[in-house]
Amino acid sequence: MPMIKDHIAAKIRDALKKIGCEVTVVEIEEPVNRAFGDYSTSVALRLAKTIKQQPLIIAKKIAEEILADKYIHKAEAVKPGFVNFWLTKDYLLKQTKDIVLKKTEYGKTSVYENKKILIEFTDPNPFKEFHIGHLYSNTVGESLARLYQTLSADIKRANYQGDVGMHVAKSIWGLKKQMKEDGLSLADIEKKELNEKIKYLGKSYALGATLYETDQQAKDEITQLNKKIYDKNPEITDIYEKGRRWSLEYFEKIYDRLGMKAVHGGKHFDFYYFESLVGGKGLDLVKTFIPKGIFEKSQGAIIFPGEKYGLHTRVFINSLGLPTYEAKELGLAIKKSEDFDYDQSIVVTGNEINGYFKVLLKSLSLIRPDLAAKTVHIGHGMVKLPEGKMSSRTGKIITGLSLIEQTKKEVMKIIEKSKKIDLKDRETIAEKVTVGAIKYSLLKNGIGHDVIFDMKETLSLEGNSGPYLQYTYARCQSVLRNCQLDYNLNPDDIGFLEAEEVSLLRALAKYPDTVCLAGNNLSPHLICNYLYDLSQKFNYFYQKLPIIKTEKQTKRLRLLLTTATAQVVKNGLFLLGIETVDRM
RNA sequence: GCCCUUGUAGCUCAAUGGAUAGAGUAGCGGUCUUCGGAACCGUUGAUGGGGGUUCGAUUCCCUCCAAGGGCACCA
Repeated sequence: MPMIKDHIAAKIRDALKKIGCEVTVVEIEEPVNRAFGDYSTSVALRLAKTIKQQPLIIAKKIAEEILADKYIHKAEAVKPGFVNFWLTKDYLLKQTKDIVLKKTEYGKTSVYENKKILIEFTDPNPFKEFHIGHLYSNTVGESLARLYQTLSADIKRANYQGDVGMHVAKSIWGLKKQMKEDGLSLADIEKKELNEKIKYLGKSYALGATLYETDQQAKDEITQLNKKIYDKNPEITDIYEKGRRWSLEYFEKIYDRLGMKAVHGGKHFDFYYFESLVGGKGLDLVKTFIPKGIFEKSQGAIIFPGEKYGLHTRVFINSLGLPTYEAKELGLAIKKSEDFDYDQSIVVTGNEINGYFKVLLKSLSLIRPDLAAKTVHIGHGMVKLPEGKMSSRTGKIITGLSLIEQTKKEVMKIIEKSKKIDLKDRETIAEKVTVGAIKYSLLKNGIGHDVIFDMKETLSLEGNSGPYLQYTYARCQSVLRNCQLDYNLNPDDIGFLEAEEVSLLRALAKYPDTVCLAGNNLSPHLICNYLYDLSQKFNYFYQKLPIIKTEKQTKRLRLLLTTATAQVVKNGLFLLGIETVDRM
């Protein structure tokens, strides 16, 4: 069955053709108000001027045409020139049965078949904390990856990490100073728990970063240290390698908790890129394009004169001859294309570097126009605390792990009261609900805007939240636990449908369209909106109508609705990177 | 100063240029001898100001006001 919207759009094109109007795109809307049908279209209004006819007359002709379709049971032309139409009970039931048969496959389409897409996200830096900004990037990136996979794209995940650069110099400098003050050796720290090591690193970074700004001698030493790191000076090899390893191990543990699937050997991304490896490539690349006039020397540095293109100038190679983030990123772009012959390369980062990325893409378009054309940058909002922006320099941050632990505490409080859960299952359930609560609170808003991270809001497990959806699923499971579902439901046996049943049927049928829309617009929050709406409808239905204690045919239908709802909630939550639980 | 983004209910957010601007939360009032109350129902409450384009504007354009981010060797 073609997607119903496309199917009806084709019918409308036919109708328009008959009155001598050829159009390629017909927009089908989903009216919020139920009185305006399952779907509606305003093409008549849009075209009235061009074809010089009364909109209502065009609308009537369209309505006549689609009414003839077997999936439509009512179509009407109204007021200024809208056409509203309703799907048949037959279609809705067929679609719902389809959900139960296809299970996790329901919602999959071939929109991006044979498309290779590389998506870079998370990008935490070794030697620095993994804070809730990284958690956000990871959540968004993973969700987009899953969305595209559901649309049949060949997806590879990439993680780009800054293992060289000023922040590393600041950290190592701070680490050395800190160890000296505490009278600890590197071996002493190595003995600590991973979490403790990471905390120590975080403190070291804060120390280095603060003194870099306030102490000239520290600043000079850090700058020198930065050079040593690039040069792989043996003096610092040991401390560098250890610190880097601690961080990377720690990051993998977080990905695991967040529910990313391990791809190989405990690693969760297909490609890991390090600044230390792409830096040289970027450096060479920039140098070869100086003679061609793309980059220029200025005040001892190599810059890209962005003003020429209505942007701003940025330094690509600093006066010490080291590549800045900009040059490294150019090297990265080339490296990615060598590793994976992608059709599209998506880069997910914080939106504070939107301006910088424009400059970068401009420079890339002059060097490798083919790659620049295939690259999309998504700047997600910054995660802010109610008090303002986070800063790992001042230590005013919420780490990913502390957020998880704090949320989990709240979840546990509720679970401990529940008599439905065995003691041994508490831990796993709490973990899944916790991750669900956090991810959902990050994804339910549009990607571009900043997220004011209110702990109280995230910890709230009621209303429009991840746990609400997980609860809906568990509730369905509870009903279904001891009931056999009978698939042989004949539409003719279903007489009168209750309003609550109809609204559920309609909502269920809209899932595949929603997935496409969310994928095309890079908008996981559309999935959130949809799932919340579906769950509300189910819970209302549940409240009003008995499912099990009712006569045979009705029970069949209601069990089908319950099964289908559970399946769609599960499939949708998967797209958000959230797992379901049978009991909670 | 220049560039970008954002102003919707007390707060946090929705609304492919469509019809009566939706939710959550907070407040107030209800639902429970029923399949899971992390639930359900009702109620109070909003498009920053001013122009313009359009049959129709929260959405597009201009302007003013306000907030945030970026603007040369950090990422």
